This record gives sequence, C-alpha cells and structure tokens, in this order.
Amino acid sequence: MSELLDLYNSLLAEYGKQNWWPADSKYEVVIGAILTQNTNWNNVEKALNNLRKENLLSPKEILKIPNSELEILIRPSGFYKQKAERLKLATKKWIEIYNSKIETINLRNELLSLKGIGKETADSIILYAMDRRIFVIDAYTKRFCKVKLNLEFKEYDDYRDFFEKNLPRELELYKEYHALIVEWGKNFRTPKDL
DNA sequence: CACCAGGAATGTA
DNA sequence: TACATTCATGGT
Repeated sequence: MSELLDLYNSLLAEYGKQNWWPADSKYEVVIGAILTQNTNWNNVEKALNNLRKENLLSPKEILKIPNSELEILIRPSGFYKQKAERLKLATKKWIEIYNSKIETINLRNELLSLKGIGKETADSIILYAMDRRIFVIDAYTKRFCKVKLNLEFKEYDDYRDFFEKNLPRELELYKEYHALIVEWGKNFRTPKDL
C-alpha cells in the first residue's frame, strides 16, 4: 500500500512543507502538546508567549510558580485550571525521563500513566520532542482515512499500526505527514455525515 | 448567534 | 464497549 505515500506527496504538493513543531526547545513542545488539547494553535501561542515573556519556559521555572499564577498566564488556551495542574505533572515526568534511555514503548507507557496525557498527546511528545518514530493519530487523521481511503478502524492504535506498516519508517516523513493531514483537515470541510 | 479548535477524564448503561 | 458530559477561551 504505497497509496499512502502517494497521498502524502499530493498533500505536500498542495500545502507545502509544514515544518512542525514550531518551538525553541524540546520542553516547549511538551508544554505546547498539553496546551493545544481541544484548542486552536493561535490560542496556544498566546499562552506560550505569556510564559516566554516571563522566561518561564523551562521545567525549573514552571515547577516554581504557583498554579494560580500559571493559570492566569495560560488562560488563553482554555481549560486553564486542568492544564496548569497537568503541566506540572508532565514537567516532573519530563525531568525524570528526558535523559533516560528507555524503549519507546515504555516511554509511551510512562507518558500515558499521567493524568492529562492520552494517546495523541503522548505520541506527539514522542515524535516531536523525543524525535522517535511513532505516527500521531488525531480526529483529522481518522477523517482523512475515511474520505481518501474509505477506511475506518475501531481503535486509535489500529490507525497508528496502519500508517506505520504502510509507510517508510522515516522520522521526518512521520512529522510532516501528520502536520499535512492537520492542514488538510483545516481546509477540508465536509458535511458531518462522515 | 452557533460552532469548533493540533483531547482527556469521568460517569453511565 | 459505546456514548454523554465536563472542562473554557477565542476565532469565524
């Protein structure tokens, strides 16, 4: 099934290279991955800029400030109380695992054990912050499969297996493909009977 | 005015 | 397993 690769090339031709993830550091990717949950990226940028302005975009600083202050700074990204708490949990775990040499599957389980990190967020962190080959699935990706390939799976990991088994295992391809699918999803509006 | 965005946890049956 | 609800701001 190199049809997946053909689809990738047509997306690339149509939308151009996306160059995800926009961030100054790996840690900023982790923060962004949590802040962007069910929120548009524009609002995440506002929250990130608030943190950047105060030089708070480091694990040490995030753990230092009280939740009440963190909540105010990240408010534009929505769900700010949950996210403030979850940023701290993720930061503690990030410090613990960043320099460790654990297997990708165990790394994924470590992330999934945290409150506030589900499969999509975990895989985003693994791919875009840890530079490990795992294919990120989101709502757009599922719609993409149905619209372009007439394919539907039951589980998140079934979609992930499908992409990982039918594409060359290249880090940059994984990163770019997911970004392109999101860009496609933003532009592609369907009647919601899909 | 309604609807959704680069989700996840919790509760119900 | 399959849905429904909650969390919440900001753009269109």
